[in-house]
Amino acid sequence: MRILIADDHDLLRDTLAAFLGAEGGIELGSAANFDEACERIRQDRAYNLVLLDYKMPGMNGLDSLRDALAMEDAPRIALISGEATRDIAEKALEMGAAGFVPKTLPAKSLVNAIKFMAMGEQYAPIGFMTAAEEEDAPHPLAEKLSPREMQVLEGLTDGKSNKEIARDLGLTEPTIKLHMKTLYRKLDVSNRTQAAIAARDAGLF
Amino acid sequence: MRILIADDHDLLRDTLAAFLGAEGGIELGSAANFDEACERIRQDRAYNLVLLDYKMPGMNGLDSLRDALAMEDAPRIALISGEATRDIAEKALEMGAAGFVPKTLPAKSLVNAIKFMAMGEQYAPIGFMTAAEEEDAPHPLAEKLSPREMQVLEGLTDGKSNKEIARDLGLTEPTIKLHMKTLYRKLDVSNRTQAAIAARDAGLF
DNA sequence: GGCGCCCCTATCCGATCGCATAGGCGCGCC
DNA sequence: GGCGCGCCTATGCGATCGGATAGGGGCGCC
Repeated sequence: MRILIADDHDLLRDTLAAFLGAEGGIELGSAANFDEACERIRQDRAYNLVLLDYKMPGMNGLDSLRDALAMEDAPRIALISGEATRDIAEKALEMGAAGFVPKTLPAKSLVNAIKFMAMGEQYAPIGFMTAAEEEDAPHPLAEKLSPREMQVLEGLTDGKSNKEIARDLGLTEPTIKLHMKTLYRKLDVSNRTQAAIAARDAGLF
Repeated sequence: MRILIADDHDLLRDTLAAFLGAEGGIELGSAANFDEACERIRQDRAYNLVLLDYKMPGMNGLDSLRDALAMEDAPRIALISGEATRDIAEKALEMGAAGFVPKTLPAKSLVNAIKFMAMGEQYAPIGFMTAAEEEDAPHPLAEKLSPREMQVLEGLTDGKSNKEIARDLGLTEPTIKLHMKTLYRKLDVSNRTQAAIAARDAGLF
């Protein structure tokens, strides 16, 4: 079983070499940057699995992954990363990656995952993929809205009329209309229904 | 490595026995129903992994899984199923199962997954978990709405005006208004914004 | 002191909404 | 046949919305 690991951290390469070497029957190649990895792949097409660090010299995120996967006779390629998000992992898998491995994994699990992928399977850590669907984004919208606008938007998503919102907030109707206009501009929509949907999509309320 | 497989289909047990046996170093126990599986687990606590069929005699879905996991000195237990949904798989994993294996998997992948889990990892098929977030629920709302009403509702959730919806569907505005009124009644709401939110909450569009 | 931003109020107007009322056609069911 | 229901159209009207325009007060910042 031949595996290529491309990571600019010597420590990681050494650790993996030690663990995988102990398993026996595994031949490990290494590269310290993206270009070097590509070169090795081109020279030796017999790799069962290639591990690409998501952040290393020459590596341009998912674009580089796509490039690597597009090489002719491309081997199975997995991402390994210390900080990438669930979203990136999912995109990588959709793109055809053999898997996604966070560096937070215990060494033993990491080795198991690598062997699993080298056998032709697709791997991703369960907890990483299912948990934390959203809510990790700090609500890009919420930051742009003033407190009042948030209150008005909340009333809007409840399906209240301007008059009702005004009454609930102790304001007059024209004021609510003003906030509405501002909200439409900030949310880039043109009516209250679209605004309500946009708020919902952003995970608000 | 000792593995117990509990499934009432002899074929599956025989197939797995053949494949796993070919790997070497694997000792396979079997059970044809839930009670028998529990008994074997109690008699022999040395199993690295137990595979429970989601549907077999004595097996009461996730409740039985919970019971099995609650046994003292319980082994690692995974679900295997031919028809269970993503939702069930996720619940099983949250419950502490070692994994979830659909019977639709190729034999080789199935064997790999079993070995992976027996090594202490948690497994679930990637595609099965990420894809098909919803759409499996029969949409209690959708059943109550006529085709036309669904089309109108879709336009509504896009934030379109009655006039726009009418144009898109090749109808006149009064007709759209009529459908709106019917929609409000069926959705138990009183304006279009509430209707849009209700549709979103129901998982529509 | 200007400037920008948030917050509030007000008036006017055209477009739209929500609703009631009215009619017609087609289909399936008892 | 009568009945319900889905589907389409039409008219009218009050309420509401969306937008423009025009104020004023407060606050922080350069």
